[in-house]
Amino acid sequence: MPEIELSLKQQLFDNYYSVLNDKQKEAVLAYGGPLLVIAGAGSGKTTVLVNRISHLINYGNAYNSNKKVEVNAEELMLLQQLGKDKRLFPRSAYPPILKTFADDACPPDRILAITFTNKAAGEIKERLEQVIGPRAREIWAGTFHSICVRLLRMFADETSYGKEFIIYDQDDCKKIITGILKEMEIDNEEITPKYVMNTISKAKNALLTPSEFEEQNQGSEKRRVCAKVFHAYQKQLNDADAMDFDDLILQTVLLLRDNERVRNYCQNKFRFVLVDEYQDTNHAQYLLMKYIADGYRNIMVVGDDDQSIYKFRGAAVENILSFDKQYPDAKIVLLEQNYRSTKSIITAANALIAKNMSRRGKTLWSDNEIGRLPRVTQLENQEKEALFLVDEINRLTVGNDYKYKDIAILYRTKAQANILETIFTKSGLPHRLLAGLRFYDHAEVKDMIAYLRFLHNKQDFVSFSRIINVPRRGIGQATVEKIREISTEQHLDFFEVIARANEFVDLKRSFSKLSEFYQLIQSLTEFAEEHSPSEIVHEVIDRTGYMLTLVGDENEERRKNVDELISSAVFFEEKNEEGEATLSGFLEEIALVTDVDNYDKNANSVVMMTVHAAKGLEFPIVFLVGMEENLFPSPQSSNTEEDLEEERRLAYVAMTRAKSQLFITCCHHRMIYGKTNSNDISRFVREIPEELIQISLYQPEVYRPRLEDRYGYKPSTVYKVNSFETRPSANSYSAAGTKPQSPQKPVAFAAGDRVSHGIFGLGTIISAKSYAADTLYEIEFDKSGRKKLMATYAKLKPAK
DNA sequence: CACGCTCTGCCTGCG
DNA sequence: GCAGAGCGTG
Repeated sequence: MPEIELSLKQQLFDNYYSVLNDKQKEAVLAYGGPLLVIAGAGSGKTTVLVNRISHLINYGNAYNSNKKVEVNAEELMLLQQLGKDKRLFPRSAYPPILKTFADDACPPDRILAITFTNKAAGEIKERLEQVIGPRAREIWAGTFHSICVRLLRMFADETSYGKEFIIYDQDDCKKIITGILKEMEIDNEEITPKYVMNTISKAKNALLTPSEFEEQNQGSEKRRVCAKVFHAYQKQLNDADAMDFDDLILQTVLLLRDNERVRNYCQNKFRFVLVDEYQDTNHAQYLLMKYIADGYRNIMVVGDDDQSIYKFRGAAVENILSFDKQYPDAKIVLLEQNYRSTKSIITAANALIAKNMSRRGKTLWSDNEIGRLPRVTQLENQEKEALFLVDEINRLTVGNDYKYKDIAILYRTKAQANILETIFTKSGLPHRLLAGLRFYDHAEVKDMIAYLRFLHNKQDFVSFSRIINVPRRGIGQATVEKIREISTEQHLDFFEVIARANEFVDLKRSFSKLSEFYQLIQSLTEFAEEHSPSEIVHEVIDRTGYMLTLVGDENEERRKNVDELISSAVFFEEKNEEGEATLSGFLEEIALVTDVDNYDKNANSVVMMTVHAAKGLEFPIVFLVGMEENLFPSPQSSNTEEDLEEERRLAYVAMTRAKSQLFITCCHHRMIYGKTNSNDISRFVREIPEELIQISLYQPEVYRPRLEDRYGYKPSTVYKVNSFETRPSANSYSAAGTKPQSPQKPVAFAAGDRVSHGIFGLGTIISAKSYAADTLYEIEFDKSGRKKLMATYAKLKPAK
């Protein structure tokens, strides 16, 4: 039996991956060892991740391995033909062939893929499912936090936490800190809850326990106070069996560091580790990956130092900048071809980011059309800016060239959205606001969740204090404080204190109200034990009369949100098996869901969001608004050159979201905090060479009849827009890539027809099915047996 | 204990 | 300019 030569095998893989560029292919096929992929904006990063994971699962080390594969002479001939002409078979026909070469294929559940958002993880799983089928669901794909929760619950016995620990969000944590500060009677103006929270977060990021933090921070009074608060804070979390978001990472790292059994388990389990958006990881996350990946050292990190925009939140760009120092044997792949934007957009964005000093250095290029130059328009003030947007958007959509959903408006601060929204609503421009509040951050939703959490865990003081007087039951802050005091002094759970309220003199006055509350919670708890999350929400609403707090027109939105919560509970129950849809499962899911996760690409309206929220997204048209000094760069982030570089990266991220057209606006005058400032155009715009952008300044108007016809109004102010030609900039571009010639339209055949194939010879059509704009034939060949071929590539001829 | 008035402070924010 | 915190009064 003949053996397949390595070169033929590799040729077949190369054919299969010819949809990728060379660099992408390199990243997909690199097998063992550390791998650093610097992936520029729009360079097909997700494609690489998906292909790499599916490659590991399907073929393992097939590309490089010397494993012998024997075939018969006929098969060998066919494969040699296929090696020479990849179009002999459609791409979808390759996997069964390539699978015969598989060597050391990796089971899906031994791959760990970490992403920045749940949405990104979902996307990877979804695309993977299309390639490898339902097994895709077995891979460990998720955010840092969701993976940590999974590990912490799995190894709960090895930690001081229960299997069902709860997760406090920032709002919960802030309440705890505020409470502690009050209790400790700390009235130092500099020690705000925000400051303490930041300090604790940084300490956890550096893996410091409260005691360790205390030892290291004896220097200043301020820090000593923080240490005291940190102690009390951590105690309160422990008492409630709760973790904050930083704890999820920290506790997992500590578990891996200190527990050999768990560490060995993880290091042996995960043969391949992949981390997306590596430029945004912090120190604790870096350690987490290191502990897990140190077994096989098969760690791949993907990121772009030019898109690092979360330093203010503790992200360490150093992680990506020094990856090859951590792993001197790391393979480095640079993805510089941008498939998203026009040449004009990429050239302008490159010119801007080139001003940054601390970067690895790479130059994005695009083979797309040149497109229009990014256009900068300066308006008089915010109102005029908003009206300009309305006009331009109507102009873009009037001939149906673009739909509303193709258009995004990006800004530096959330506050800029208010005036835009007001004017868009008045002008009837369909729009939606992304971010701002997460759905689960709305007060009414949090109230319901607090009930659910408290039913689930009677130690949860934060949730308890939220619901004790919602709806109003005449139990105020003073009573809550007393309950707390008694519970601390008597070493009783606070719910126990409520149950025995009549025993405590201080609670005599509110005894009847407390008793009523106690009965309510008891019966709801019993109900919760036997019902699904959505039924529990219903019951809570019914029994508490919560909806009475939401009467009137002004509360319509809030009532809708409560309904929405019920829908999401129902959705959760549908998604999970009977018996799996538990209250604690639901609570966990909603703790880790964000707004961007819910962004619906298909709703036909203009989408508005901050530049930060836009990371990872793309839109045909982008309006980057408010590009002014004192706003972008933000004065709070312009103190050091380092801060300024982060702002520049932020502007770069904004620009590279645009696929075909980028509009930039700025205002002469802007009201900030009730004061009108006159601002210069942002330095970031000035840093782009003039010939790479088109500046159309604030000018009196040109009348546009089409708009008036359509909308029946003449815009109050319209600005002159130069008719603009695309002109090649000083840079010369390579000719656009040649498209593969479209194959000739094949002749159609029906079952029973006799046909002739270039390689397989004569055969009879068994069936013909239309398949993705093509026809899939099943053919019984006289010599080579039954085969499935796509019409476009089979080049069948009628047999004579 | 609840409500309403005044005062303050303000950027970006994954999970 | 506005939302949330904090205080004073009914």
